Amino acid sequence: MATIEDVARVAGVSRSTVSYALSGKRSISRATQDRIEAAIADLGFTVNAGARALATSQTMSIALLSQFHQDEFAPAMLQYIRSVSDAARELGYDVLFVTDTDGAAAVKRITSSNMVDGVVLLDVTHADPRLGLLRAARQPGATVGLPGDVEGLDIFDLDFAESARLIIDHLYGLGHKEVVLISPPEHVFERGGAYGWRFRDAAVERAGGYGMRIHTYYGESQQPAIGTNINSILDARPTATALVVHNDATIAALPLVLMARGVKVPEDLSVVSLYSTDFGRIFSLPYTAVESSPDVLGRLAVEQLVRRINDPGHAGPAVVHLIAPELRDRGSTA
Amino acid sequence: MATIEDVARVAGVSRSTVSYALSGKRSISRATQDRIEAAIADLGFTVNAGARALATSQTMSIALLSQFHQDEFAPAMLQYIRSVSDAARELGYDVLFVTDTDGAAAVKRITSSNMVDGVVLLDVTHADPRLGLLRAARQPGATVGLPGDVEGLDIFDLDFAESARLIIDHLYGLGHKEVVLISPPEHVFERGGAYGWRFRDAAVERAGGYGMRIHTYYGESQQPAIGTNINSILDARPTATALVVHNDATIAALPLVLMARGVKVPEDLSVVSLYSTDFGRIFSLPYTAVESSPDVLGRLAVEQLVRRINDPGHAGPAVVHLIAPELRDRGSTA
DNA sequence: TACTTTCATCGAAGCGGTTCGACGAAGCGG
DNA sequence: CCGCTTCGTCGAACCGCTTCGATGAAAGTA
Repeated sequence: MATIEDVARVAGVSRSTVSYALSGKRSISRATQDRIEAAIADLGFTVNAGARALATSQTMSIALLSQFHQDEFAPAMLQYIRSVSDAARELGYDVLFVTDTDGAAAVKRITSSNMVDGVVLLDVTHADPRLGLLRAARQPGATVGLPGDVEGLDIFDLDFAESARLIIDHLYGLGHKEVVLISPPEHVFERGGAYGWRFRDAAVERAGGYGMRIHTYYGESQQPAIGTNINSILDARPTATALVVHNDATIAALPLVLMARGVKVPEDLSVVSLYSTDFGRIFSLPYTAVESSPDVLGRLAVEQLVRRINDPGHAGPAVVHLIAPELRDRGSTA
Repeated sequence: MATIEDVARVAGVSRSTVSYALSGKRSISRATQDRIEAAIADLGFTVNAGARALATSQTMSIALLSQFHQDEFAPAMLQYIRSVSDAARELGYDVLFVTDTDGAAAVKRITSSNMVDGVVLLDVTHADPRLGLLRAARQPGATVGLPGDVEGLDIFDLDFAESARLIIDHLYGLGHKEVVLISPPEHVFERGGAYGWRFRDAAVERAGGYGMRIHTYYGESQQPAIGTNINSILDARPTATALVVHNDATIAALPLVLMARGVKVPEDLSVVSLYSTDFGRIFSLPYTAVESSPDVLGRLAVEQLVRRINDPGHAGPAVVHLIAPELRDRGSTA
C-alpha cells in the first residue's frame, strides 16, 4: 500500500509538501502540485483514514444508533436510516451503523474510543438511558425523537401534539362527534415512547374542548393480533364516525380489515392517520394523514450535527426543533 | 481524554506494560495488572480506535454496502441490513453503512483508505461494477447475491433455481396444469438482478418438463401500478389455476387485490411465493412460500468474512454457498 | 542597494497506540 | 553452586499523517 512517504519520494518532495498539496492549506507551486498529483495517480495512493484520524482527531464519520424493538414496525424505521445515511454522505461523512441491544453501552464505546465525530440517536424514549452518556461525550449529539430532558442535545421530531390537534380540528370541522383513536402498542408507552402520549393527550384534550367523544385504544404490533384488535375495536364502537390511527402496523393492515368488513371509506367511516408519503406508497394507503417526514427529520439532525462538529464553540445553544405537521387530504374523511 | 500514557503514569508502569495488560499478549504480575485496571477505571480510559487501527492495521469494522434502487422493496432490504449488523456486532465488529449512489467509487474509497477490514455487498447484480474493485482490494469481500463471475469473493445466496423447481414440483404434485409466474419488475432484469432470471428460467424449464403451461410476467414496483398489473394478469389468464409470485411488492399487495376480486385462496386459485417469515408476518401473508432467509444469508456472509479477516492465508478458496430452499406450506395451494 | 515580505518547501514533533528485543530477577535441574 | 529458562517489565521503533516553525529564494519597497 502506498503511503504519503512513497508519494513524496516519487514526486521528489517532502512528506509535508505532499500533505499540503492534498489539503491546500499552504500554497504549492504549480509544477510541484502537478508532480505530486502524477505520483498519487501512479501509485494509486489514498490517505489512510486511521492515520489521518489520529493526527487530526477527526474521523469524518458519524454514528447512527438505532434500536430494533420487536414492537417497532421495520418498514418505517428504514426511512429514517436512509435519510440520515444519505444526508451524512452528502456532507462528506460516513455512517457507523450501530444496532447494539445495549444502546447506552454502545454510545459509550463509540464515543470514548473516538470512532466518530458525532452521534445521531433514533427511537429516543422519554427517559432514554443513552442520553446521559451522549451528553457526557466529547462529540455532539442529535436525536430524532423528543425525550423528557432536552438539555445539551439537538432534538428533532414531528410535533405530535400539534398533529393530533390538526386531525381533531379537521374531523370537528367535518361534523364528527364521536371518534376512535388507535395509539401505538402499549409496550411503546411502557418503554417511554413519548410520541404515543403526546399525540393521544393532545387529541383527547382538543376533542374534549369541542365536546367530541373520543375513545382511545392501544394498537397491536404483530399479526394476527393487529387484525383482531381492529375488529374488536370497531365492534365495540359502532356509533363512532371517524377512526384516527397513530400506529404504522395498524394502518398498514387496515385496508384489508375494512374491506373484509365491507366498510366503505369515507362513506361508512372516516379514517385519518399519520405516516410518511413513502410509507403510504409502499402499502398503497389511501388515507388522509399527517405527513411524518422521516426524510426531513433525519436530514435536519445530520445537518445540525455537522454544524456543531465544524464549529464546536459557537453553533448556538441546543436546539429543539419540532417540525410543523401537514395534513395531506386524500379524501378519506367526510 | 485519557491516553495509555496517563494510565501508565498513574499505575507507575510503562506504556508497553499497559498495552500488554490490555491485550494479554504477555504475562503481567497480578499486582501490576490490578494497579493498571484501577488506573483505567479511575481515568475512564478507552483505547483510541484510530491509533489502534494505525498500529495494528485492523479497524475491527466492516463495511456494509447497500444500494437503494427505487424499484427495490424497502421492507425486505432492512432484513438483510439487520442480520449483517447483528452478526457483525456479535463477532466484535462495527458496521460502516454505505449507501452511496456510486457503489464502485464507495468500495474504492472505503477499502483503499483502510477504513474497514472487510466488505459485505448487498444487492449484487450479474455484472456488478463493485466486484472488480472489491477483488482488487486488500480486504476480503463477501456478497449476498450471486454475480456472474464469482472469482475471488465469498458468495452467499438463496438457490433461486432450486426454489423455482421446488415450487413447480409442489404445484405439479397437486395436479396444476397451467400456472402464472410474476417475476420481479423489468428494471431488475435490466439492471442484472440475476435472481430474477435464475428463478424464472428454472421454473419455465421444469414446468416444460412436466408439460405444464406457464405464463411469465414482470411485476411492478410502485403502487398503484402493482394492483392494476395483478388484475390485468389475472384477467388475461382466467384458466390458470396457480399463481407463483417472485416479487415482494406484488405479494404484499396481493391479499387486497384478491379480496377485491372475490378470489378465494386456495379454492379458486393456488398461490405460492418466496419471502421470509418475518416479511410474511409484517404483511400478514398467508401464502405457502419458499423461505428467503435474509437472516441466515447475512449472518453467513459476515461469518465467512470474519474468518478470512482473521486468517488471511488459509481460510480456503472462495466459496459459493447457495442455501437450499425450504417450502413452508401455509395451505394456500390445492 | 539593502531590507522587508511573500512564497514554496523542508524537517521534526506529535497524535496514541502496538510490538520487538533486551534485561534483571527469580526459579530450575544437575 | 552454576548455567539456563521463564517471568515481568521497559525502552524504542514504528504505524501514516498533519502541522508548526524555520529557511532559502524570489519579489517588492524605499
